[in-house]
Amino acid sequence: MARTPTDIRSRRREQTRSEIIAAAWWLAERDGIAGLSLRDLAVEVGMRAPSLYTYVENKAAIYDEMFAAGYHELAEVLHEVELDVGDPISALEGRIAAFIDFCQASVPRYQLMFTRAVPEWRPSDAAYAVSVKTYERMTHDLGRLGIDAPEAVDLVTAVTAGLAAQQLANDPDGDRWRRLGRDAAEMILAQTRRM
Amino acid sequence: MARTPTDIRSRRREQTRSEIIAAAWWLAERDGIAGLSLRDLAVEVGMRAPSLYTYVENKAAIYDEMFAAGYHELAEVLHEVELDVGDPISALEGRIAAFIDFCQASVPRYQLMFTRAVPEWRPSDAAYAVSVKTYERMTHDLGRLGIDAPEAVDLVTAVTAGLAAQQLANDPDGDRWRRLGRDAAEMILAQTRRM
DNA sequence: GTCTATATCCAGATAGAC
DNA sequence: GTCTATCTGGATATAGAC
Repeated sequence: MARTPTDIRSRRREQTRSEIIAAAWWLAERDGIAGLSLRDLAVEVGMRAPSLYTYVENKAAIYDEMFAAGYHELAEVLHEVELDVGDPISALEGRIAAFIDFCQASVPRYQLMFTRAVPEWRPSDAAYAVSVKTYERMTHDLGRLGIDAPEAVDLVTAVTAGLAAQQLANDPDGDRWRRLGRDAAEMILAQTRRM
Repeated sequence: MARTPTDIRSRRREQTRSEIIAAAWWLAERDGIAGLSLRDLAVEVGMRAPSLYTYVENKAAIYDEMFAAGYHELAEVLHEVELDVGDPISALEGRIAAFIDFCQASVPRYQLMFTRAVPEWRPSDAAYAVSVKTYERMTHDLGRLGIDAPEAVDLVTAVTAGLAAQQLANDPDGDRWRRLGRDAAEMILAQTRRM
C-alpha cells in the first residue's frame, strides 16, 4: 500500500467530496430538499459554485449520492433492530418504529427517498439499485417473521409508509402515529394468517 | 334578479377564472404540479402572463383554489359511496377503493392535496378549512361504521394513505395495492374491536 | 382588459484566465 | 483547482401605454 502522491491527492478529493455532501444535507435541512442551491452549497464549503464541478458531475449526482446514502443508512438502521422470530409481533413493531424514527430524523432525507419532492430529478440506475437492495433485505427479514406472500409484504410496506407519512405530515415532532405501531404489527400478522 | 351590466361582467369574469383553473389542471397534468408556470398558463387561455393578474391575485391563489376544489371533489366522491352500516367491511373497503381511485385519477391533484410537492406553497387558512371540513365528514362516516376511537381513525387514515401512496409510486396505472383494500378493511375492523 | 417592456431574482452550467 | 465573468434560461410580478 504505497502512498504515492496520486493516492494522497485522491484521498483529499474524496474528503472534500464528503464535505460537500455533508453540507448538502445541512442545507437541505435548512432550505428543503428541493431548495438546494449549488451557489449556497459552494459557499457553505468555502468555494464558489463552479469549483464544485471538480468534485461532482452536476446537481443530479449530488442527489444521487444522498439518495443512495439514505438507503444505506436505512438498511443499517433496520439491521440493528432485533429480529426475534419467536415474537413476530414485537419484531414487526420494532421495525415499524425504527422506520418511523428514521423518517422523523430527517425530513429532507425522507422526501428525497420516498416522495417525488424534487421535481426534475429521478434517481440514476445505480442509485436506484441501492434502494432495491435494501428492499430485498427487508422482504427477506419479513419472510423470517412468517410474512411470505407478496400481498402480505405489500400490506406491510403500505401500512408502514402510511404511518410514517401521517406522522411527518401531521405531527412531525410527536408520536401520534408511531404509537400505533404495535396495533399495526398485530393486525398485519393476524391478517397475514387469514390471507 | 335583475341582469345589470355589472352582473354580466362579473359572470364573464367568473367564467374566465374557471377557464384559467381548468387550464391549470391540464398543465399540471402535463408538467407536474410544481412545474406550473404562469406564462404557459396564460398562453393556454389565449393571454399573456400579466393579464392573468386581472383574474387571480397571484400564483398561490391558483394553488389554493385547486387545493380547495380537490377537497370538494373528494368529499363528493366519498359521499357517493354506499355506506351500509350492516356490512362495515364492505363499506370500509368501498371507501378505501374510492380514495385510491380518486388519487389515481389525477396525480398532480394527489400531490397538491397530500404531499408537499410544491416547495414554496402552503394552503391558505381558507383553503385549509375546506380540507378540515372534508376530514370531519370522513370521521363522521367512520363513526357510523363503529370506528370511534381516535386511534382507530388514525389507523384508517394511515392505512388508506399508505395504500394510495404505494399504488401511485410503484404501480400508478395498476391495482397492486388497491386490490388489498378488502384485506385492509377486514384487518382494521378486526383490530378496532381489539383496541 | 390586455398588452409590451421591464424589474428583480434565481437557477445550473461552462469558458477561460490565473 | 479555483476563480471571475458569462451564457442560457427560467420564474413571478409590476408599470404604464393603448
